[in-house]
Amino acid sequence: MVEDRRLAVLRAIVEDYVATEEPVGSKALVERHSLGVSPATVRNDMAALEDEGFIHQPHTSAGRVPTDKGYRLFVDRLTGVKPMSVAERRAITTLLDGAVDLDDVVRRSVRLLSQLTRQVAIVQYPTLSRSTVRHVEFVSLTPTRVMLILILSTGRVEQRLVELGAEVTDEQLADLRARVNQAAAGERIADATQALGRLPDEVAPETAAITRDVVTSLADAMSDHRNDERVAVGGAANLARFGDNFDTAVRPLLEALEEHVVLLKLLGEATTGDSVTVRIGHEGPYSELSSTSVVATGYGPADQAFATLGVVGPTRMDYPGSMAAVRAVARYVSRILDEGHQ
Amino acid sequence: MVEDRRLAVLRAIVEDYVATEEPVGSKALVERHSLGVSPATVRNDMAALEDEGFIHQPHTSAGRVPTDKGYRLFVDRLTGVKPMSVAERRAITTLLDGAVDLDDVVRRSVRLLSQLTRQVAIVQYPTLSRSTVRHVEFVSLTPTRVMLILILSTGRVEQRLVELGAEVTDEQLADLRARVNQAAAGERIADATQALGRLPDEVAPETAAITRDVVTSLADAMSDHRNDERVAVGGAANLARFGDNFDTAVRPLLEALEEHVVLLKLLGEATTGDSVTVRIGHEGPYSELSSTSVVATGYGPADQAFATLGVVGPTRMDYPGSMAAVRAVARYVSRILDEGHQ
DNA sequence: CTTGGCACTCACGCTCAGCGAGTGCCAGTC
DNA sequence: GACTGGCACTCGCTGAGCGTGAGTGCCAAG
Repeated sequence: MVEDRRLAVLRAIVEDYVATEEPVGSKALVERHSLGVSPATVRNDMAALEDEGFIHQPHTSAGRVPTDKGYRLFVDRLTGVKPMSVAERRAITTLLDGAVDLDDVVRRSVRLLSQLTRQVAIVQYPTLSRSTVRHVEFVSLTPTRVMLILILSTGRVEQRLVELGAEVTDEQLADLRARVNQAAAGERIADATQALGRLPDEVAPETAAITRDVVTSLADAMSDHRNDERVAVGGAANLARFGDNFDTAVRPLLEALEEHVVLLKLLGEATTGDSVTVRIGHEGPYSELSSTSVVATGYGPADQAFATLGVVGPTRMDYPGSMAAVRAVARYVSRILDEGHQ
Repeated sequence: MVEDRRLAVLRAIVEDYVATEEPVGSKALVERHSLGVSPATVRNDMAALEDEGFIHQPHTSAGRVPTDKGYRLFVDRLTGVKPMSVAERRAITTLLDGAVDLDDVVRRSVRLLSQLTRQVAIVQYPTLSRSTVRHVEFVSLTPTRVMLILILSTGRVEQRLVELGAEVTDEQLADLRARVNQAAAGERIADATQALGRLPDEVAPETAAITRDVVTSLADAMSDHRNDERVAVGGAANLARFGDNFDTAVRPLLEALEEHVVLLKLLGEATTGDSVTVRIGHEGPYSELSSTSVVATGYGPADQAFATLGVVGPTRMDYPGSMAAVRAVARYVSRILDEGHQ
């Protein structure tokens, strides 16, 4: 009973603080929420909550502010994921349906997410490792130069220019194209690399060298994990609304946004499986970012999450709303990747 | 004589103000620069410069600050382009030489430019319009679905999935591939589009419909100017050093960085030909950005500039250094594009 | 034209008092 | 035992007042 009310008080404090950005006092609380008790009672509850470390007083004679621990409890037990409005759902579908390729999907997602949450959005490009090879194309530029085009199931295209040690005829190239595709098409990256590795031994001796060049280059393209480290960032302008503490909050975050590796760590650590995960303030790996929270989730076809997206904002953020937006966008993007490129 | 000294005073004011970020007074000036005259004389010069609108006093009893007009004079007549150090040149070459494709070139350039100038760097992706078609590839996915891959001279690859109204055989496809490439390869976008437009009338009647589908899709891909509107931005963390006036300077710029269209306008208006152009404060098209300057230049193979890059920073920035960095990076990127993809 | 001198201005930083939101505690009530 | 009204107390915020000093403009002399 009493315990329940205390939690209600905590929830009210979090909600009010997020809304007003100012320490919230007992009187304001009972006015804005119908708690059914007097300010004095709320004060008692607040004292208890403070003892337990859920809230904190910036100074005597000020209202209370949630601590990271308080936010944690709020996120874990006091709130569900806020349902998205119809308008928001429609915005998601219409915007994302218009995407023409993988890059476009990522760019649109980032934009969408930052607009929905009014926070900084981060979307990791889908990693290559779990995708499969759809097709390999050969374009002969000169007799000794071939451009390889590797098309993956995610819609990603890698290209490599190969300098061959010897001239190659169109027939040899056509043969090679057929063999390579037979070996690799439909296979996962790892399997395709293996299968391709056996090719040079299977072809006619005079084309073995050329085949080896091509296979090497393809293996390189497939193992190219540059994309793993690529992320798109959007909504940095929302940092402007951080208001105070430019130096302690905005600057470090701005710096982090430049370092994609840092972002990936931030997203990665926050993500387990495909459920929405929240990392609050000091819970994260970077002490400079102790006043920012991360709301992230994995996404990808079916239940094999193979990339991560999320938002970064002040600990004082709208968790239910952000979680809802992150989840909704992740789901929709997953579906698009699923449909477009199975 | 006197006129010369006045300009020397202006130059000294600009340099000191850029270095210290504080209004500079007459006494400090004669101490830091060997002007060979007394503070009183400098004061007279300052009064004259103020009358002419080159400098400005924030308030009585404060030092002087250059006006936009003052910076303009400084840039136009009082400074050359600072030569790059050997270390800087080496940094440019080694970093950019490691780039593997067009995207990578752009990303590296942005990073490089922001590090060299400690400002926000902006690099526009090379536009399609002046590039030529290198090759068109066809990949049959199902009997009625073909993926088109358009490879341009800039190294850019566009892909399009085409749903055909009817089934197509491999022979038809091979024939189409040959015809399309013969018509388009080596041609500029505009010419290629025209040549392709005539194709449906030249092929066998039964493949005319399919040809039309393909040609339409290719024309779409070629006229797709999405890339024209793409820019890469880097070094936003440098905004942190803007110091004061977060709301008046940083916030609007942060917002502008999100709007790539705005950035393009910013860069575009600042650029004529392939010489480095400087746009100072209010000279730009956006009044919100009246305390930021743009240093930009066109770049591209030979003398046909076909994209723009530059930096954006506070009007109080190191113009000679920025101009040097922008010019050096632009030249080097142009050379890379030239070599890699003629 | 330059210079030293001098009176003047005014932003900045400091202190200090008054205000008021908010608290903790206590005695009384249900 | 839990809740409530009352009350004294705390302390950050605000604004006024004041001294300081950097920097100026002007003037008379070199």
